[in-house]
Amino acid sequence: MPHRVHVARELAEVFKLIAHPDRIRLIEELRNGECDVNSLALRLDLPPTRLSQHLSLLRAARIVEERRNGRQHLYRLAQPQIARWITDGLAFVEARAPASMAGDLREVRALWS
Amino acid sequence: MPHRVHVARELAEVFKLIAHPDRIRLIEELRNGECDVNSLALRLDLPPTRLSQHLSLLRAARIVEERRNGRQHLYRLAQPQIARWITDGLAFVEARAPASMAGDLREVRALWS
DNA sequence: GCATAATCTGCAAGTCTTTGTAGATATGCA
DNA sequence: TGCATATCTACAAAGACTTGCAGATTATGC
Repeated sequence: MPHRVHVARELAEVFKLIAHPDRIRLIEELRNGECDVNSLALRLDLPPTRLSQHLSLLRAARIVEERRNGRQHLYRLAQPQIARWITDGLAFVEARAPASMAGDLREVRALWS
Repeated sequence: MPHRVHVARELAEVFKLIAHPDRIRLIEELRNGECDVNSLALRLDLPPTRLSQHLSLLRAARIVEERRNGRQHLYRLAQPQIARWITDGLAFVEARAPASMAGDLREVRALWS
């Protein structure tokens, strides 16, 4: 029993780290490959500081990896399959979302794949 | 762009709902089929009130469904595939977990499949 | 009807998360 | 060196989540 509890705790940590709209978009954006903080901030339309804070969390959890090129910090997914796993979760959004979201879901599924 | 933001928000909600050790164990337990609150509380070693609160969240999000049989409330997964999707996330625990967890992970993977 | 069993809901305290602001660090270049 | 750029970290306020407890609800069987 303690095994299950321990593993469930770790797994919950991973879910918690992903459970933020900015971080989900961030991870899906990194699917397109390595990118620096400022470009990400522009693409996601978020304040760079906020993005940096998100990246710092994901970095600590080894969900993303960092490498420096001059004064830029380039980030990439440590395990690119995570992006796919996250979009697989859309199946469970469908069930609870109002029918009005079906169109958005189709569009986003196309973008994130 | 607003599509992505909207969908990311919904998806983050789903992640947030799952991001709790009790709720993860609960969902994996329901893989074994419909069960009432008290039995679940015993199997998971949690106070029934707490379990009921978790179930109430998952029910509102249509992750579980309820049916009554006398005074018992029987719960089941609305979409049983969610249990499998959750355990797929173990791949991303492995990367950040210390090597000492490898054994636990193997055991739990066997239990939850 | 009443006592009991199974579960739910509302509330309050403690804790954790998010986010902006301000200031710190590191790099490149004149 | 001195200044600009890119990013990071620290901190505090606001908000959200978790949990136990007390009391409400619903169903059963006498």
